[in-house]
Amino acid sequence: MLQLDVEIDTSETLTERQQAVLDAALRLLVEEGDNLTMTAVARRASCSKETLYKWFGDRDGLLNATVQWQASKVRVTPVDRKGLDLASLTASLERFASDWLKVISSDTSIALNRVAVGHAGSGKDDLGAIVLQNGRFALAKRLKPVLEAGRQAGLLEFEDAETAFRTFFGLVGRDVQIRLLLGDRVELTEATIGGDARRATQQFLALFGAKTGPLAL
Amino acid sequence: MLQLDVEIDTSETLTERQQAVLDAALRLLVEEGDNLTMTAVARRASCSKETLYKWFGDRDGLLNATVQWQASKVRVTPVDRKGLDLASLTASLERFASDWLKVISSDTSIALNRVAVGHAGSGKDDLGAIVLQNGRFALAKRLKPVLEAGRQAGLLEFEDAETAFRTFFGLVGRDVQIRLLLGDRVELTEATIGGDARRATQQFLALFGAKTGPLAL
DNA sequence: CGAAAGGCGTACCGTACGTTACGGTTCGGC
DNA sequence: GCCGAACCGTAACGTACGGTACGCCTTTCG
Repeated sequence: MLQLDVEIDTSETLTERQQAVLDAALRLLVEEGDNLTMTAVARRASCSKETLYKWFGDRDGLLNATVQWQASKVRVTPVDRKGLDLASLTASLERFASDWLKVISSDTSIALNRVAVGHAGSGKDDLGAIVLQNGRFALAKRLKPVLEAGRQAGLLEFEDAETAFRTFFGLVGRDVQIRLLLGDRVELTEATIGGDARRATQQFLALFGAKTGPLAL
Repeated sequence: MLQLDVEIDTSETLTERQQAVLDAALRLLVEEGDNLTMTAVARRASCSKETLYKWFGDRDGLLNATVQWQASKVRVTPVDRKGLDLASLTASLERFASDWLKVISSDTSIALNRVAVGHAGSGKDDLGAIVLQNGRFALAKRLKPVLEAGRQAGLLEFEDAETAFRTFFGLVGRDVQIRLLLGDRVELTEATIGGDARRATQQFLALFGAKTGPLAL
C-alpha cells in the first residue's frame, strides 16, 4: 500500500509564471510523451533552461512538479450527503462512474499515466505513487463515504467498503484504461460514457443493493 | 479497434541461438525496464552488437522481436467444451480468472506492459498492439466460446458476448493491473488470487447467470 | 540615476548510447 | 589443410540531450 503524503500545497508556493511554465510542460507532455526535452519545454514556455533548472532542480524535478501541478488542479468538490434514497444514490454512483470514465479517457490523464508507468520501473521518482494517489485512491476516498452512507440508509449491503469500491471500480473501468494506455482507440463518446456509467451502476446495485425488493438489472 | 495479424510463426523463423538472445533481452527487460542498452543485451547474451543489428535491424526491432517472442510462448491450450453444467462452467470461469490474475501480476507481464505503454505514445512501433493482442484480446477470444456455450446451455443470459466478457474482465482485474503498472505493491498470494477468482466468478454469475434458481452471492 | 536581481536566449560541455567498423576466432564444406 | 561465412569482443563515431555558463535586457529598489 502506498502512503506518501501529497498534501504539499503546490498552488501556494508556485508563482503565476511557474504555473504557466508547468502548463506548457504539461501540454508538451501530452503531445510528446516522456521524450520531451528540457530545451523543448524551455522554448515552449519561453523561458531559459537555466530558469528551469533553478526552479525545478533537474529533469525529474520538472516532471514531478508537472504531475503534481496537474494533480492539484483536479482537486474536486466532496459530495454532499444529504437526502439519501435509492434515486439519489444511483445518481451519485452514475456521476462518479461517468466522471471517472471522462478522466481516464482524457488526453492528459493518458499522457500522465503513460509517463508514470514508464517511470515506475526505475524507482527514481514517485510519479506512479502521485498519479495513483490522485487517481484511483482519491476516487476511493470520495466514493467510500457515499457507499457507507448507502449502507447506513439500508440501501447497500457489504462487508468491506474497500472491496465494494474495488468492484465498482472494475465494473466502471473494465478494460478501458489499459486499452487506452496501450494505444487502442476506444470509442468513448459522451453517449457511450453515459450508458456505461448507468450499466456499471446498475450492475453494482444488483450485486450490493439491499435485497428489499427487485432491482432492475 | 485493433486489427493487426500477429500470426507470424516466430517460433519457426528463429534459430535456437536467436531465441536464447531474445530470452536474455527479455530477462534484461524485466530487470532494467525500457532503459536497457544494446551493449547490455549483447553482454548478457554473449553475442556481439553487430549480430544484434544484423538480426533485428535496430533497437526497436529488437524490442519488437522480444515482445513477440514472449507472446509466442504464451499461446495457451483452448478450453475443451464438453460436459457443460453450472459446476464446470463455474470452474472454467474461476480458472480463467485465476490464470489472468497470475499473468498480469507476473514480473514479465508487468515489464512488457510498462514498455508497451511507454512506447504507445510515439507511434514508432506496435508494441501496445502486440501486447493487447496477446493479452486482453487473446483472453476474450478464448473466453467468449465458453460464455456462448454457457448461454446455449441455458446457464447464462446476455445480449452480447463482448460486453459480458468486458464485465467479467472488470470484475476480475478491478484496479490490480493499473496499480501494479504504477508501481503499487499489491499483495497477490496464491490464496488471494484464488479468492478473487471465486468472488469475481460468483459476481459474474449473479449478474449474467440464468434466473432459474437462487445463486449464492 | 545606478546597481543588483531575475530572467531570456544561446552557446557550450560531458556523457550516454545507438550504430558502425574491424580484427580475431570458430566451423562447415571442399 | 584451406576458404569463406558467421560470429564474438571491442573500439570508434555521431548525435541527442541533460546540465552549466555567460551576455544581455528588463524591472525594481535605494
